[in-house]
Amino acid sequence: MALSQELARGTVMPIVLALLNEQPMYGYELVKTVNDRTNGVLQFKEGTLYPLLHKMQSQRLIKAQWETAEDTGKQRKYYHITSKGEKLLTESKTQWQQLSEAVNVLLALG
Amino acid sequence: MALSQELARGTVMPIVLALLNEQPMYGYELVKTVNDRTNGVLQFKEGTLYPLLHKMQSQRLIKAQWETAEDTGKQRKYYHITSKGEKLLTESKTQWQQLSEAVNVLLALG
DNA sequence: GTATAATACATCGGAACACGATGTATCGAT
DNA sequence: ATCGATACATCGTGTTCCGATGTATTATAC
Repeated sequence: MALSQELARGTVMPIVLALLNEQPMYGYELVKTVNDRTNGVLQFKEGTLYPLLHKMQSQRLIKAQWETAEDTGKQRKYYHITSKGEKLLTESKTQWQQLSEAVNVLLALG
Repeated sequence: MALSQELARGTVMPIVLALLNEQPMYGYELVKTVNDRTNGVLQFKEGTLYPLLHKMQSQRLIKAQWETAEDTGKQRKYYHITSKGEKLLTESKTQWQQLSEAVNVLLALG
């Protein structure tokens, strides 16, 4: 996860929900997007993401759909968020804000 | 940890370091202090904290000292931070800020 | 043209962390 | 005399994440 510590634990699912809330994406795309947007601070691993996507699918937070890329002809599994996933995303955002505030106070960061 | 999710994983050690950097404290006091200062958003559990304190002591991040409370006469194990702990605290704060920034971007929270 | 890197999916075992349950002991309040 | 709070502790379990490993295709480099 690039951060040497295990600080980022628990953030993966909320981040996946947030990205899929913007637009449907496939797994490999999620990995690259997170890496790009955070300048490598967060780096999803495939060994983390693929099992998580399957789990989220079984929990009906997301749905999957195979598509063939127009350019490359490769098979891609696109995921899109469900209404149940949207609800969890909203809750997760609130929880993250609460956690963030609490940790900032305790670490004396304002 | 009060937050229903496992979002707060990895924050316990940095928080302990930050509090002990203010002043020496004993375990039970750390539990109550975190609960108070975050209005219950974060709640350290004794089953989490005591083993962690032992581990941090073995890593020479903190040192322990038994003292007898003047008021109650109870035995309390006071922990204070070491210079090695201070260094880790500095790094942990930076890591937290990086993580916080990255997650805020991805969750579209500014 | 053939090797290598990138794309794109997947599984599995292990490690780290946090927690609930449980235990001991003391002290103050009811 | 009982109960809750204080104050320490251990241990097994569950969750999450990761590295290693595997398959297959496509684009790039030599």
